[in-house]
Amino acid sequence: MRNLSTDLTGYLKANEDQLKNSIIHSFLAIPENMELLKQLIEDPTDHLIHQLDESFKEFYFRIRFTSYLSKTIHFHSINFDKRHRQNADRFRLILDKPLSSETETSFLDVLATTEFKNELSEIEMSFGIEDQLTNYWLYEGYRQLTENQRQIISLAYLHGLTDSEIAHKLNRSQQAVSKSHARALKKMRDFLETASKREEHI
DNA sequence: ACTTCCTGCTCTGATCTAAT
DNA sequence: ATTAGATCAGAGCAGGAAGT
Repeated sequence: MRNLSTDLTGYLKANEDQLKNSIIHSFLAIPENMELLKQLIEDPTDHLIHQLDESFKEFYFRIRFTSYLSKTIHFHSINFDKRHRQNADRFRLILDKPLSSETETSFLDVLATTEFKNELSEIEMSFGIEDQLTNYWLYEGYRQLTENQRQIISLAYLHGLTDSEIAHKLNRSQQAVSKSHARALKKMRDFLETASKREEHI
């Protein structure tokens, strides 16, 4: 009778380099797989070769799948954090400010309720962007815009639409909306600068 | 006729986002 | 971390309307 452990030791020694591979190393660290290898060395039948092959394929798939999931979770959390910081920086909110002059309900009050979206859109629709402009010069600046520019500013800042969405709504190209949007902002900015200089002289 | 303003278009590069 | 696709924004040009 042959000494199996001596044969296995010989096999492991002969294939020392391949066994340094971390995946093969972890594969053989599982007792069932090592047992399968022992049996194969003792009796190298097609059936055992196939069995070991399948076992390794399954093991390798699990390794890759786990690694993929791990990377996805890792990078997703990084991206989520990036987006969160970016949004927090862009949209600084005063949570306890009333949503409108007619109500004492604050953004914070309705934030967690399921009715929030409907309630907010109803409030948004109940007045135009002029009602939102509390700064006199900003209001006057807005009034300098053409009808088309006002419409774009209103859709962008009151209803939160992107340039593409506005373009689709107004049946124009995204670039045309972008340009009108930029011109409107420039006009308001110029108006405000002139107004602030005027105020300094008073 | 000329000028100014507004608007639209294409092209192109920059930036952002989502997927791997 | 990398990459492909989506989105944004600026430059340059052209046409129409209104005022001088």
